[in-house]
Amino acid sequence: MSAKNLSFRDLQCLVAICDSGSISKAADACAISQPSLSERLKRIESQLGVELFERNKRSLLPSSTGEALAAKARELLVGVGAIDEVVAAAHKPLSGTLRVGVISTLGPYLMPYILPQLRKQYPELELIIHEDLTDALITELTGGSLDIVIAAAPLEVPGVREIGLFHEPFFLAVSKLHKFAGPHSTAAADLDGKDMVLLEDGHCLSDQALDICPAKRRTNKNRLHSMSLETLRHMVAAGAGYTLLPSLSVGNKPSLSKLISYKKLDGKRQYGRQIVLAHRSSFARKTDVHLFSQLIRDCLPDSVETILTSTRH
Amino acid sequence: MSAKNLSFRDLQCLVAICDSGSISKAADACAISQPSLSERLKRIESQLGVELFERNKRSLLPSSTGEALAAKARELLVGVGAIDEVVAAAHKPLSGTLRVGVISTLGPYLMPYILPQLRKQYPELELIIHEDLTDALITELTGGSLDIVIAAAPLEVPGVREIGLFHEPFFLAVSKLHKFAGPHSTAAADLDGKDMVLLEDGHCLSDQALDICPAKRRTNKNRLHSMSLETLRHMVAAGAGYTLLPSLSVGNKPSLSKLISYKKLDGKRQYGRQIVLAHRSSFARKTDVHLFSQLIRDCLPDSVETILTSTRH
DNA sequence: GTTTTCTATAGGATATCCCTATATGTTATA
DNA sequence: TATAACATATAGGGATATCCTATAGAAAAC
Repeated sequence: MSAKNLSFRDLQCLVAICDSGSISKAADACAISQPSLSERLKRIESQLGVELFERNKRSLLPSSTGEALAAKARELLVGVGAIDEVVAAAHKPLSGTLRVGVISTLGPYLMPYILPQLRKQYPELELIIHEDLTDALITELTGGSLDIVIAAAPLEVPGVREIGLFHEPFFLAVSKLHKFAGPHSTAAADLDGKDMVLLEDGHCLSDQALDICPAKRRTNKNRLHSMSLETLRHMVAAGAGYTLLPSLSVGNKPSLSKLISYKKLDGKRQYGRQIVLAHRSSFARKTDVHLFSQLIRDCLPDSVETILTSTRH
Repeated sequence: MSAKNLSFRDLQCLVAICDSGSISKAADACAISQPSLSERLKRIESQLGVELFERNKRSLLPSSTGEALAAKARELLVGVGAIDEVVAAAHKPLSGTLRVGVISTLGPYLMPYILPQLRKQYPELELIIHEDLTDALITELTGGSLDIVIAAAPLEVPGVREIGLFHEPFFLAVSKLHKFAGPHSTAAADLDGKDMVLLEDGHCLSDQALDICPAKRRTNKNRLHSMSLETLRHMVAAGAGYTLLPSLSVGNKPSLSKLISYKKLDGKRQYGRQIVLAHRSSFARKTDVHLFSQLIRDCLPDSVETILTSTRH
């Protein structure tokens, strides 16, 4: 029979017997009764088919096999300690690895607010950040290669829970030479969509921008499309048109501020997007999820409005 | 609760589940039924207090803790293989370590005959050879720091079994200038003990030599004593007297053969000593003991008479 | 809609674990 | 030599673990 049927306790007992040279003392050390240990040793020996100790009437003498086995056992028990460490780490908040996906129109602007505090407060957390489009992120989330996704609501994916983080207003970004750049206010209804530059398909931001001027939804063919928000910003600065930019991306971009004017859209509605944190409903680390959510809210600038406890799905 | 209560089987199952991503398939791989594995996993998780897998209705997804734990488990299972190797080695004849004690008047002359064959036939045997006086060897044998002792009979120690190996004749070693060196035969009765040189106290050879001339047993004070057989031989060569040397030590010593004459003692008795192999009666490796005994007998030169199966005690 | 596939649960037989009490043999001490 | 002290082994019994078959329930495949 193989050693596969041994338990760590067996090894522990074996080492204890070897160390103390006595079943009684080892039984004390292992916190079981002497008869129990005596029988356990007998069982181990019969399982392995090897005599581990010579019974010389009163004294126990480890055989050469017993000695060799105890040495291996000592090594293995160190490894068991490592398992305990893994388990212990699992009980510590925000430790180990957390794989987070963020949409690319948010990640580069959000993360700088979060990371310093995260590293300071939870140095044992290894954060893996992945930027992609919403759909890809959701696929990875449900597939298990991401633990958390930060994206714009609504996602409404079965088996995925969303926790509201904050509302990020949109700003109209327009070249200072454009007619919208003037001191007079601009309403959503004024956006005719003709001069509007957008991100390429797949970015939720484009859909959201088009939602704001719904009448023009189907006239957005042949428009200019950009791959990144920064390219978009440069296109606006170059006079290619106007666009809607999320608040966090407007933050501190002094380099282009002479060329671009940012203004809020007029109207009763607060134009913008709702950012949520999503995770599999079955994801075990609820505490980590909530600690992470709260840390994000705490680190945000005043330009966005944090959402306290809202949870969907 | 700690990982100490896990068994290797638990780890094996954990790894199997992680590898296959399915309880059913892992159950097949582990050769148990699916419900058994399902419950085992549940038990492990509750023991560790950690969710190792996310149960997403139909699919199993290892949590980050589960993944980390499986990685550790894989390492540990390699170590378990090492235990199996130790056990397997214990089943192989004459492998592992064998600690052999030999009396110093025999070891240097016997071992050269044995070691080549031993190394050839059992290359996996690590032989530890220890030379000392009989009493010290017996103490180490019963104390457990030696497995086997080769010495002159009788030992008759409780709990120690003796196996006859061979009879080693004594030769009278005498300077060619001495009166005994002549062509006429010398009888035991002729040994007056006055010119006899012996090893220091503790060597059984001295007692045996004195036994041969019993009348002189108590007149051996003030005699010359030597610490090693080779010193003894040189003393004889230098004309300090005569002595009795065991056959194996006479073997091939051409350097002194011009100065020393070796001759058998006359008489009906075969003067000499009985060499036995001794081990604790409780010593588990009976097979090894007999293989070792037989190998010694097989390697001996014709100058000694091997004993086939004699066993004492 | 039915079948297949996968996990979880229920019930039950057997084995394991660990206890107390006790037997047996050894060593130390009077 | 008797007695006490100590160590291991055995017996008996209760709690628990292990593993099975049968079956339920839910999702996926056809």
